[in-house]
Amino acid sequence: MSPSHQLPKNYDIEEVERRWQDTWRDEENYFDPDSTKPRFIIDTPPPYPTGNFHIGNALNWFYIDFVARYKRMRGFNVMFPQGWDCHGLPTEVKVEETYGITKNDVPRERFREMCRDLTLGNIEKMRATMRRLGFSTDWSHEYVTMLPEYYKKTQASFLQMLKAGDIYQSEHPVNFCTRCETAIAFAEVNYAPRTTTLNYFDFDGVEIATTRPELLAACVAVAVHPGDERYRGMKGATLAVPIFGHRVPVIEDVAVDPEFGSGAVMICTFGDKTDVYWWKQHSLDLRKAIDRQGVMTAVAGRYAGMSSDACRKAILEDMEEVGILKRREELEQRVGTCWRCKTPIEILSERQWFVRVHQKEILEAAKEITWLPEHMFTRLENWTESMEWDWCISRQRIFATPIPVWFCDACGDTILPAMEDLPVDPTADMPKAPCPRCGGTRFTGEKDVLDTWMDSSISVLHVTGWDGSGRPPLFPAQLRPQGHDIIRTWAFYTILRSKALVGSHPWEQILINGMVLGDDGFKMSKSRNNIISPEEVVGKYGADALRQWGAGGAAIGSDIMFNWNDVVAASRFQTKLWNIFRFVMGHLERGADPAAPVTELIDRWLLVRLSDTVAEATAAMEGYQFDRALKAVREFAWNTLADDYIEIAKGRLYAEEGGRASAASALRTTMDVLCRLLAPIIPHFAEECYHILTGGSVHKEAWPDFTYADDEARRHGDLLVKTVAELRRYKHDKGMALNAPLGHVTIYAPEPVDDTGDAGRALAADAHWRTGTPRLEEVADGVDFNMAVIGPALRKQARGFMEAVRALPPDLLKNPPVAVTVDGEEVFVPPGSFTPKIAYQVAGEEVDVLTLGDVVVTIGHSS
RNA sequence: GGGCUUGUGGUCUAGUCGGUUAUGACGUCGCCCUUACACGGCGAAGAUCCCCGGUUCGAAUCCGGGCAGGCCCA
Repeated sequence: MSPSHQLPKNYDIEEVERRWQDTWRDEENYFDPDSTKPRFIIDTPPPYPTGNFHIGNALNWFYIDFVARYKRMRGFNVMFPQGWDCHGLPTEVKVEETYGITKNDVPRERFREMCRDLTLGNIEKMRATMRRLGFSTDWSHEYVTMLPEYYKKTQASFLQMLKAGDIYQSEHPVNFCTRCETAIAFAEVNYAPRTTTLNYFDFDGVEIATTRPELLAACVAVAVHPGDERYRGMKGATLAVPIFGHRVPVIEDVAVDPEFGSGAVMICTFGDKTDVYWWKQHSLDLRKAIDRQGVMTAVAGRYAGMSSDACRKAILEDMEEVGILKRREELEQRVGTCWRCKTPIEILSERQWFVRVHQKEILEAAKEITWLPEHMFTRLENWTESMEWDWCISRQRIFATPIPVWFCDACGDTILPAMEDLPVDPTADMPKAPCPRCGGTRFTGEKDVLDTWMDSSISVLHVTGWDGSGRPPLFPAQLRPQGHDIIRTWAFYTILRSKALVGSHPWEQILINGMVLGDDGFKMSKSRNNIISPEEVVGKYGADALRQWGAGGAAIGSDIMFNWNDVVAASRFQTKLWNIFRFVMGHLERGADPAAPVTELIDRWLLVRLSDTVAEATAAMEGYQFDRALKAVREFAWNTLADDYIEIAKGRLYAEEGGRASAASALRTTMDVLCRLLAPIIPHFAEECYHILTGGSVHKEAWPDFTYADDEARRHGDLLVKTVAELRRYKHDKGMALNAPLGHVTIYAPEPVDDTGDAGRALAADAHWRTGTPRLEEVADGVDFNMAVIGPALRKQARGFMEAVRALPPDLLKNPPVAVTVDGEEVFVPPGSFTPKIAYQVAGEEVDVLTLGDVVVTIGHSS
């Protein structure tokens, strides 16, 4: 224990946080597989290694770290792993930019290597930020989805689901970039505003408006709204497609907007997403007019071989020539583009791999999970119920987990690798045996790779110890913490995969965090220039202050605005705590017996309030309500301990006579408990204080189970605190300094109170407690009603009752009658329904009188 | 357009079950450098609880309808 005169006057955030981060050992946070403690496994989100751990991640990880630290203190064997979800297009694009190449300029494996190198560098940068934020990560359970140990499990999971019939191949429309020559996910489509031309032309007698005349060859139907009078009776008719001549049906569908263009729309395979919807709904033909390079196919007849742009021009000219083009209008529309190269995306029908979505099973599993907050389940429920198509898991990319299958060149059969041969790259490796069906020995490896969600949706299987088959030994995990933006992706896919691979739900609880908005209230974005990095905040105010913002900024689940004010207030709270701590340490060193009994009134009162705070903080932490926990502790430390208790007990602590030991003992207990309560949220600060106090580490201690019941101390202490506060206010109102002498003060309380002289010392007064009432004139001064009694008891008569009571003469107010008359009716007075307000007047003596409830204070001016 | 969600002093925010005078922080104003802290203390001002209607003795809270914001999706 270092003497307080050595405690620096200022709390040096940077120095203290760095020092503890250097002192703490990673091993202290490792999950212990041999432990007999109950386990608490967290399925940490594996972030995409952009190299930048942003403040939204920070919020998510703060929640995780609060839980991990709290659960360890509650005696759990906690696993807080860290994964990295590496695969995906952003890294491919970054590599191409960095080296000035395109993915096809180098061999596949060389390109993957470049992506892996970039990713490893990014992971290193993000690890540094995470350590600076003070996370108690279990680095022995780190995983990297691009490395063989992990993606062989992705491949194993693919094979298991393929064998179970949950994965199949099928031709299906997908978003396609004809420049990059790959399918892309909806998430990778950017929507950009664009001015285009809406062309009206005669379609076998029906006027059609289209922005994509080049798709005329791909026309498979004409659709109108069923309620559209202009086209009544046309359903079922067939029309001849201009220029091309093939006949297409007229169909009706409510999704057609009668207000747009002529109210009749031509359906092509595929101009946009609604075409896909109609095509599927009405089982229409498929006519592929554009190929993977964006070139017109044979279906386009004499336009075959043209680019789609050239084809559009040529068709419009031909329409003009035959006189069917009626007019052209400018149209503002949002067009889907490839986020990488800005090329407008096409919707092409391609052979793809799909995962079957069993809606009922997924919802059953999702219902087994406790959702926090509860309403977040509704999002998953709505999403699941609205799934129309199965999950397309194949991508035409390079940096991803290869789909582990070959096709026999002779018979076309699908060849699967053995589990023990995983991982495989079917573009480089070959099957070890001839084709089981035809004995063929020539094979073509699948070039498609897997959607990144196929990797990350087995994170929970990985951390619970899955080896590629069966039920993982530690499954299910206890907690999934994640943002509400990825409920429809990561949460959904994980539940789907757990159900398919293990047969049950992946986690016991799911804790959802909100999004972080900029300090202007908008989503953080480069264009708004409102991005705040964790490093920037930590550099100015430290990790603990930012952690407090994360804990207290909003209730879990709600979006939270980044707010410098909150961070500044948080760091001031630490300064305040530091000063409290210095004060306490100073007195503890003056020969106080830490085990001395706590005997004096306000000391016992402090422990009562500390006990309340422990109960409140514990309940809050159990429900992951970090804002409530922090608020309770903060109110206790600042208001109860500093402003109320220390101000009253101070005089006794400085005095040499008896009563010091009781206060010092209460303070020591309080600081010990306070450090533990603060440990999950501000681990550096709590550790610093606890170490000075005890020499040990607070993070190895148990969460406090401190309870202290003393009803008399609660009642009398409340009286004392209230009285001192009221007299300080009195001094303030008189323009006196708070430490100015006050003269004779007599406090008349309902019960005898022994404050061991604290009130007198705190007020610089000659203060005495008495029972009974002073000999003063009492004057009735209104009534206080208790609506919680009156309302339920009297219902409609409540208002009349209150009027009747107000009208009572003063002496009856003090000794209330059994009943009063309301609207000519006798109404019994419910016990406790009101208390008279009494004003005291002074007769003859120069005395000021204060009343606080049933306490009366007289202040004599002559001293 | 759909689903979910939010709307509380100048700003941000608490407010499980309806109950007297609506929580806290920042900011503002006044007084005070009182041997832990001026990054502090004591006090003050400041709210049609988004709007309209309903249920109720009583609504920030429950119900219906608007308006506005956020996230996700079409």
